[in-house]
Amino acid sequence: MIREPTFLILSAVAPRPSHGYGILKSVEVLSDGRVRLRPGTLYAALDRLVAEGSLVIDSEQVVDGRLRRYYRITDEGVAVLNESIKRLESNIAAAKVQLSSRPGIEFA
Amino acid sequence: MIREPTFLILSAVAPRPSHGYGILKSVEVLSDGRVRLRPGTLYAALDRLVAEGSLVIDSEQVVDGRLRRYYRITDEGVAVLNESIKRLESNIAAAKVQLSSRPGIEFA
DNA sequence: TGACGATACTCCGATAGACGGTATATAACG
DNA sequence: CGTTATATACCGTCTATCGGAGTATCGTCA
Repeated sequence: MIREPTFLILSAVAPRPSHGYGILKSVEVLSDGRVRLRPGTLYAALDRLVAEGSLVIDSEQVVDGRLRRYYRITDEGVAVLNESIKRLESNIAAAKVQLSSRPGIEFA
Repeated sequence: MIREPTFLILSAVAPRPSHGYGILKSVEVLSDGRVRLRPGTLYAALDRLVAEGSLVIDSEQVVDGRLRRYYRITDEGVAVLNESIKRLESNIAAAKVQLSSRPGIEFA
């Protein structure tokens, strides 16, 4: 099962090719500030997702003397994300049923 | 962030006190067979959740010469599960927005 | 009778993903 | 001129999970 940082990275890249630092900021926004990726987590995840075929390197640009490496999500990456969503939704539904069947209704 | 096996373990124990092996089977049912916990994962997670205060040992019984240790979810455990649900729902909603804003609509 | 599967817990080594931090470099801001 | 923002690279550590072996009882079925 895909973990939270990876889920958010794939989500961040989904609309259009993005570069590492841009993804870092997108993930922060997408998660309402809850997830602040460390550089180590980000670039390791990016390498892994490329190796797994969920992302590909789209292009490399030099902007203001700094390298920007753009990553693009693949059809496989989209499929991974969609399957992950379905699985999470199924788990959530199951958890809600379990919580609602508690005697002392702690579930709101 | 809580991981899938832990999420399902907390969900499994939510309705009523359950023992290790029963939780193992519940998790399999709750996840539609997708998650089959290894004993190592289960009992390590149980120990961890007790140490963290999400579960408590409810009772121990000997049934047919075999020990059964029952775990009960605490209010804190219910809170952890509810917060986890909210967070996952928020991530899913964000991912769906991202996927729907793709040019070539791969999101169904 | 004896093998097998289900029940039930214990223990251990390996792995992968994430954490936390440092390093390097440029540009912009005050 | 120091700090923050931009942007990537690298490294050691940690932790949950994986994968499997071990111990033991009970029921089934040939």
